[in-house]
Amino acid sequence: MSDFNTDLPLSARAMAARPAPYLEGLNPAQRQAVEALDGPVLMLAGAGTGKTKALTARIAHLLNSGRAFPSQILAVTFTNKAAREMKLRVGGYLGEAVEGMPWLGTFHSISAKLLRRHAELVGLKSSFTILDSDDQLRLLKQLIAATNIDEKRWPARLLAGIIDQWKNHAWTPEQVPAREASAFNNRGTEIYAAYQDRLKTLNACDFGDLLLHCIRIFQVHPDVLETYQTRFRYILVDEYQDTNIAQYLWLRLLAGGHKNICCVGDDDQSIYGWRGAEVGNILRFERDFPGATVVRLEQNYRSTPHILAAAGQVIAGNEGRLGKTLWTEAETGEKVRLIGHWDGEEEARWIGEQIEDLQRGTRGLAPFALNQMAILVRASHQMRAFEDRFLTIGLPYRVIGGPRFYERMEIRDAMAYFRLAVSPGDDLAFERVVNTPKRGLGSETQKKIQRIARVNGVPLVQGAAMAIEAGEIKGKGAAQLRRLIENIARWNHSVSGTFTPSTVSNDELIIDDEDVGVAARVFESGASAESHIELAEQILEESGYTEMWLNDKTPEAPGRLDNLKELVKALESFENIQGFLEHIALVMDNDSDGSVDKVSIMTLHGSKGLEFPVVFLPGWEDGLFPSQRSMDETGSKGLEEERRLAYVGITRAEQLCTISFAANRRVYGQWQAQMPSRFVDELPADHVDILTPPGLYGGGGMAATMAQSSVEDRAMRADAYNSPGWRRFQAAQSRPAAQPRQASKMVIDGTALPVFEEGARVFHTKFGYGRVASVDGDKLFVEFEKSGPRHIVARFVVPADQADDLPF
DNA sequence: AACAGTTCTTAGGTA
DNA sequence: AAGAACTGTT
Repeated sequence: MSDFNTDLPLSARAMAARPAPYLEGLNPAQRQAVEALDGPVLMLAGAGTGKTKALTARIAHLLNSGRAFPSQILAVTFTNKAAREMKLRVGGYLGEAVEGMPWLGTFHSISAKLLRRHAELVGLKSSFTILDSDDQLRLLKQLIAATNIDEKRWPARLLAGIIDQWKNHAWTPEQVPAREASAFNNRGTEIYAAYQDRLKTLNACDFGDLLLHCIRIFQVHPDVLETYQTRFRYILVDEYQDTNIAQYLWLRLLAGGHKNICCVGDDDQSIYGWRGAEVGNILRFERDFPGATVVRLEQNYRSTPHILAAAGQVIAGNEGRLGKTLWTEAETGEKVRLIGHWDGEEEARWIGEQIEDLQRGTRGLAPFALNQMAILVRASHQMRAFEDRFLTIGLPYRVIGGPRFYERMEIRDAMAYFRLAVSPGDDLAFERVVNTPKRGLGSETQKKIQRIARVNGVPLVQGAAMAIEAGEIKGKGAAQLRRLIENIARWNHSVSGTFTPSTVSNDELIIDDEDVGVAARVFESGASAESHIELAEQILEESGYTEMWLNDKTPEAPGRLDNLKELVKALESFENIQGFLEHIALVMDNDSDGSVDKVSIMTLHGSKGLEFPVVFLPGWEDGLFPSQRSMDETGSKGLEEERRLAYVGITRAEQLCTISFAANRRVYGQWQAQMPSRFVDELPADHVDILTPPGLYGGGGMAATMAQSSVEDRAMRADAYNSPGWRRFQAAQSRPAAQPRQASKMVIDGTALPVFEEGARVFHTKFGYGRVASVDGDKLFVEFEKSGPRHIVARFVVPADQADDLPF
């Protein structure tokens, strides 16, 4: 643990050169948060209150005051983007002298780093691979198949989700509580245990394991824990409201000694409950860490008063908050704008026009660049309408947080080849690409290979070789398979040759002595003229993978080839392939070029931490936002989380925030009448402008009604939209006009649904006639005459006597 | 084993 | 509506 020697000159120099530039321009609260260095600190930082500024200033202060060297600060974020930004800003405070903070990163990347050092303590080798969700799913499918469970009724996806949640709670298979025993057809824990065994055999772990293994190591080996408790003299955690139980335990163990832990967060922005985040962590902080200093950052530097008021009113509907009141010195500015549209397409059209207007600088506001505008949607499928429209009118846009670069099929395939080159025994990689490109090795052949490998207790490649020798695989397939096996062996040899230990330029991969030691053990250096980049190209070439896409005539093929080129290019910043594999598994996200002027389209979740002068929030309709699923799953808890999402959305806006909803939207390919979101009702009338879109055709919709009611009386309008009755009225208004437009397809009516009572005879398009056995809200339990008893959502059935009226 | 055509499922967010 | 999963045919 040689952290001390290298860093010393830095802080000395920084201290002498600049007294404390990072303290300048901090408000009193921020300053308090920065200067309370010792002991537990909770920084409750509302949206736009200069949280990152305070956090980075705190790091600078720790370094500058001589309390810690860069390597003695553990700073944890959730996203790589946040980690990168913090690095950049800390560097900015202290000048280039900062070599970087080796322990600033995401929970996952830091855990991976720790785990590589101590892998053997949990029965792994330090060269373990990190599974992506594809691998994980494939593995689970195999395990499910081995248990005689019907995979249709119990899909691997579901199990993956369950295991994920268990890991979020830091439960090993033995620790899963008894009340969970019924999970996955009573076999959940059993398969979970089998899965963990399998991972160990494969020398692999999934994302959750990165943390769990670390926790386990800390718990079982107090000496190791103590090493790190001593090393990390100060701990900082960003977005604390998003931590799950495993992360909480991880932190508590590491902070256990000195308790110099500073957690930053905002309970009002906790939006990841669905993936295991525990708001309770932040609500409980003062009990977990007695004597904690609690600092509230409430002065907002981002948004206008109207925007803050709207956000504040909405979030006030939640209970159990720690409570903050944002205030600002900013000028009044524009009110939040609210507008309803006929349908989703029109909403997209209108927003497109607005963006063009704002770009030109109408409305008395200064012109905005496209980069300054964003559309934040609840669900990613909403993005489509905007993409379609913007393509039509030629408006440049960028989708943020779509499928990540490394999640694309071609990248995963290429990565699987690289993984095979690095470790030929990587069975999951082998399975992925044995028959990609097509080598005439179908499922039957693959089963043979698996059987032989299992019987002999060897990896699949070796099993494949044995299968050929034993004459179990013949003909074309055998020849192709033989070539693949030879290729893998040769690539593997080359990989060893291209490894050259030296300083890595990329700061994600700072290699200290220990790391080099590990790497050197894994890769004996040998002479080879090839660079790892040439090797990568060679692998893609010789495997036939590039050729496969060259011969592919689908429109996506060129794009995929481009991606492969990009992948190879990305290798340039690494010294070797295996370092690259680590990076891509954990760190790489596709930050598309921010230099080009484009409108951003992203999900509300993806927008957290960002800000834009102009923000559009479309699709505020009940069922979509708040999402029905969220409310179904966790009831009022879910609704509160949705409300926080609304709060996050509104507070992204600096100057202009526009909320909209549509009366009709296509859901699962079917038109549905929509009701404005209940959050629309929660907006404060005094801070909202209701817009009437010019040229809204038809005139029967709710927008037209708003126009008519625009009759001089603002209060009346406000009152109108602010009452629950208003939205019913509007929904009702829009309906008659909806039918003719979609003459062939019936618009399923939101409010005029027949109310079903027990015993009623009903008809369903697919299941035929049946009798309602019980009613639970809009869910019916129907005993169908032909297809037996089923749970059905009421809107899918009609009274039996109306069966003829169905248009399908 | 590969392909084409068909049916079924899916449409919350993510490291 | 779109993609995945499945079926039957060559």
